[in-house]
Amino acid sequence: MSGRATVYDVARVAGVSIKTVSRVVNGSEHVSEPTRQRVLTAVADLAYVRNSVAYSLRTGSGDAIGVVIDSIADSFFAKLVSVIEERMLAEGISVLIASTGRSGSRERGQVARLAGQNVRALLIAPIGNDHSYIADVTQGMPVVLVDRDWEIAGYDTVLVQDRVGAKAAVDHLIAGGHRRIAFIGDNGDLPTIAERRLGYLDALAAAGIEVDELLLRTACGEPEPAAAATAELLALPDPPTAVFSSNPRASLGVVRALHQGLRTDIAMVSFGDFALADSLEPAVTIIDQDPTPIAEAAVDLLLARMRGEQSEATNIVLPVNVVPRGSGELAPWNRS
Amino acid sequence: MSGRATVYDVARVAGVSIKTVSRVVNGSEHVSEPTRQRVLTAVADLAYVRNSVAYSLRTGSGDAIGVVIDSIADSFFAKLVSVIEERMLAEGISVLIASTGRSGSRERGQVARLAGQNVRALLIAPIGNDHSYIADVTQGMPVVLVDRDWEIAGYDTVLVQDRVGAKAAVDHLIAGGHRRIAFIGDNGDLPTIAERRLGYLDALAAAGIEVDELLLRTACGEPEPAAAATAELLALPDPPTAVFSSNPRASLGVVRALHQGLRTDIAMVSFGDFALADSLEPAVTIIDQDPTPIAEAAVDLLLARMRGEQSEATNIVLPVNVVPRGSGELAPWNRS
DNA sequence: CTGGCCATTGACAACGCTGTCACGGCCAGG
DNA sequence: CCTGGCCGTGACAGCGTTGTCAATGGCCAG
Repeated sequence: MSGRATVYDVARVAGVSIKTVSRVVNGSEHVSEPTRQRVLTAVADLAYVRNSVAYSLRTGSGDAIGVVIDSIADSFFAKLVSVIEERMLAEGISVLIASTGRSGSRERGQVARLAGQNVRALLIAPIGNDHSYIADVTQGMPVVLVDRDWEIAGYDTVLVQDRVGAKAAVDHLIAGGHRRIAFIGDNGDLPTIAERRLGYLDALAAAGIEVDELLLRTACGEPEPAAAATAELLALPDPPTAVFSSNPRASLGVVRALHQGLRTDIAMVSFGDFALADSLEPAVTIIDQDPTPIAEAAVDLLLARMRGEQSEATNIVLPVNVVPRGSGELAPWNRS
Repeated sequence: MSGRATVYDVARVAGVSIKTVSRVVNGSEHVSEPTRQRVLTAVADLAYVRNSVAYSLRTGSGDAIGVVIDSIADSFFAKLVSVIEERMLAEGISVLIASTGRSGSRERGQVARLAGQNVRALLIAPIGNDHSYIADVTQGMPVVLVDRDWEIAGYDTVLVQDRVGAKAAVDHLIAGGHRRIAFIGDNGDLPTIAERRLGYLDALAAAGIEVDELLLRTACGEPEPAAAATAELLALPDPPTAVFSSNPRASLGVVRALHQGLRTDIAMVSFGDFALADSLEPAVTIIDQDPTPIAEAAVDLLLARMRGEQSEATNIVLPVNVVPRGSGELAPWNRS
């Protein structure tokens, strides 16, 4: 036989109508036991698997959800997607990933594409600033926004205390005696990073420390530029005694640069954990932004909406904590 | 208007038949310029996006491919998927991920599910030993096997020199004077790891070193068990002077255990790179198993098959190299 | 014995799209 | 003038599934 078996094949083998096959496959009550058995046998013999494309077309709601993120190569999002996929598998739902590469226009295209795939729901870590298009294209399908947001009304969201957490990180460094604290992060287009930068500024302001623009490095959200920026900071006439890295990927670069420059005496706090952060010398103090609870909360919201719950938009804000491990507790080296 | 626009909506607005809309949308030649313009205007006005579920049902070939891997949380696979998704996006194809969690039965279920999604092709990093089911369920759809295989005939494959690479790693340690070299890895069910273990044994045999079962640690493919196994190795009366870790995730655990046990004097080589491996003290010597060329090669094969090429099954084996960084070049500490 | 009810089952349409085929109009060649 | 072919276009079927509705038959109360 060529091609996969259809309900017609099963029906023919079992000697029933296609509708009865459909009923058995979908677990309907109104099927007699002998009939059910015949159908099940036929299903097993033919290795019948429901064509979920036809199912999706017919029912209008697919058995996949879409997840829109920066890049799956980012370990934060990788872990996020992993948890989501695990939970969705239990519901028999597949996960379609679409990466934006941090381009707002590409985000829009990806969301439209996913909508065209009849996904049942969308989980988006938004990039751009204008998200009005989402409503146009998703047409009432459940949407949960993750890790970014704060300015988009009417959607369920899950985010972390970016500003508060960043302030806590910098407060921690200030409490350790630091006054020249560098900021490493992406440019302000990314809401999350913008918030963390505000937290950084909050902390400096609260301590009466003047902002030194030289210590504020943007456009370095990836390891390489972050490493380069860190190297430049080290070469300053009056270098920082501490670095606050606003995302884990940047932290990879910062750590590399500090180690390669043999300047592990410089204090550092990273917003977001990363592999081996606790095995370095010194171990890296982090702001704990664990993707797992974020993903869990997002999936809970998504499943609730997919079950048809019609409550108000829910906004979940997860707390974050400073996890001291060593690098954030280094004292400032001798002042010049 | 409720729901997304369909060809009927566009046809009505443009004053043409649905077929003509279809022709315009699909870039058929035989449409007059004025008609095309009217249709395009209507498409833009209604924000029409082709329902790819209906398209997929009708044409029988979807616009998504499926990728079956252990876990997207594994950075090797995350990077792999990232490259694949990037390439596929250029072709207008979505990526459906399905993780097996290293369970053979789950692998089978996932492959069947993806087949039911009408995916156009499948890229699988196989787990189990019996893959005869693949042919049943994929029914002639292009399939490329990645990173595992060697025993499955008739499929395109991309793999790395597992055995040769592992032997090179252990040779490297032996050349450095080591004779008590531990092996850390998953159990032998995983073809890749089994091959690497053979490479380890090859190297020992070639050097005339007797295998010490105490130094052969299996069932530790994840960081935690690998760390536990390493700790146990360190506690042996006659501990190893070097460790060969057969996969990057295990290496994370090994590194953690070595650092926490303050035994960074123990030499180590990791099969597969990981983040910060070059920033540790000492930096970790690796066997370079870069996911990018693997993904590129796999995508090339997949696209060729999707274009209908009918050549013989192609088996690509990518070479691997030892990248010395320090940890693999440590001399054995004083013999007891 | 009969009417009515319920459980079981099936015929048919429809989801949105594209492939097939047919139709009308135009032009070139006879 | 007629004919044949090509171009632009549309009517219709059908991909595999489920929802709607009706038909069948068995069983029980009257």
